Amino acid sequence: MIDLKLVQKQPHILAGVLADRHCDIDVGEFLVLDKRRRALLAEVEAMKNRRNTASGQVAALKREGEDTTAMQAELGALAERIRALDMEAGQARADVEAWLMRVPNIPDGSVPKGKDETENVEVVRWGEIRVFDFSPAEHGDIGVRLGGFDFERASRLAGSRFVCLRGWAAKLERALVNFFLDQHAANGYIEINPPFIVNSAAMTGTGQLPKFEEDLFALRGREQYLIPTAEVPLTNLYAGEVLDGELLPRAFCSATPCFRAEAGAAGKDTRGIIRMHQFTKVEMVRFAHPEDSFNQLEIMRGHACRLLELLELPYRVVTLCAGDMGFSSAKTYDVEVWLPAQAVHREISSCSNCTDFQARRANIRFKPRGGKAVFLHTLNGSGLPTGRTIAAILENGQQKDGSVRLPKVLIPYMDGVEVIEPPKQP
RNA sequence: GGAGAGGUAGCGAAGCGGCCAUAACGCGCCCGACUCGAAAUCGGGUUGCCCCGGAGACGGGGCACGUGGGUUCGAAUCCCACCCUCUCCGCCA
Repeated sequence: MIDLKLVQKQPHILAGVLADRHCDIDVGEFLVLDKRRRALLAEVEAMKNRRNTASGQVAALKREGEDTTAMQAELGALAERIRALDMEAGQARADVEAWLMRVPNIPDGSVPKGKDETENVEVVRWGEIRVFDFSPAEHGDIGVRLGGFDFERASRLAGSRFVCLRGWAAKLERALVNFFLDQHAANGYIEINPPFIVNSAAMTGTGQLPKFEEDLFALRGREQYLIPTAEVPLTNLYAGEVLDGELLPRAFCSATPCFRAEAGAAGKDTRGIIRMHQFTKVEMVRFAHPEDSFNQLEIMRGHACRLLELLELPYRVVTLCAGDMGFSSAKTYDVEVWLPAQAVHREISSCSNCTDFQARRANIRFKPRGGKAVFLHTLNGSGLPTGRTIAAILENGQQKDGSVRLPKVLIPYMDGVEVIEPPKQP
């Protein structure tokens, strides 16, 4: 949620921002709603003031044994009017709130303008792109051929966009999770194993609700949802709390399954394991001092990139333009790994500084030394999803004989296995 | 799932229709005194949000006792629903 005062005092700035984001929210509508809210509030508060003082008088008179029935009758009528007006004022307040909850975060000044992914700006390119002396296969085909991906049985169990990882692939996923978590622990992240189901308050805190409910898997008959990313439980860990300012920045990581309805993704990325309803991801979340958060974003992006370097996977980093950024983010770097079969860079990590946007929604504050509690800044980044990492490993490590050479750094995690060989028997 | 107890300031906790919400009392924290310094002791201070006014230190008002309703002139206090925590029972990896 953006700052109410900013909208009130500088509506033109917000209007410009919303235009940059290609978002069709009308700021004028807010000004009308807010004006009405304030007028009703002033009116009902004046009435409540009268009621409060008069009720005190009733008490005083009763103590002296005086008759107060006439006064009570009069106040009863006032109470009726307060009830009605209070309802109206409450609705006006809810209208303003609802409007605010659908406004995205304000892009940082360093974010390039632009409408979609074609206008993102490349900032880093790393690694040598391998030249193949054969035509590189797609990861989905490699995974199936090597007996690691079973799409058919998964879809029989659950539907489309699910996969069963089998044998070496299941183990590779575990290896990656452990490798990632070990790296994060070395970088000072505290590992959390959170609930994979959260309530609507948590989803609202990070910005999935109220606007993006159709992207979530909801539990029938309950105000609960499957998490689309560990960002949700991690960022909401300290919801409603005031943290000690001396302890910032704080860093947390978590390996969880992620569940996404992928509504509106029909026909997109249908091959392989790039876009699944369920996938495993290690997530990084940082809580930072407002003046330090953009520096923290660089640090976190560095952590994501380092993982790819250790895995010997070529990548590039782009700064997302305003029109391509997520709802809660003020600045996002996408890290894109090289997939040789299609000769494209595909998003593998998204690192965002959400500034105080989520902190305000989830009410996460910190107390500076000797100061008042203020909203802190939240950041999140993938570090990394296992599925897309496996895809990159398979495509980049494939050999002419159909086998796949694993990155050296994973060999200890794979009990010494260096190469995935085609199965002798299916 | 059943029974009971409970949710009040940073923490513990009192209050159980108006005289108790800038919320008793205790702890913590901040300032000061004493001290070479510290501990101990003593004195003072210490909730948040919203609206109106003010350039501002501030002033006026409202709201908040888990959440949402209800009863009442008036609700932390009475009633209803829901959420959460603890204890016991049941079930269970």
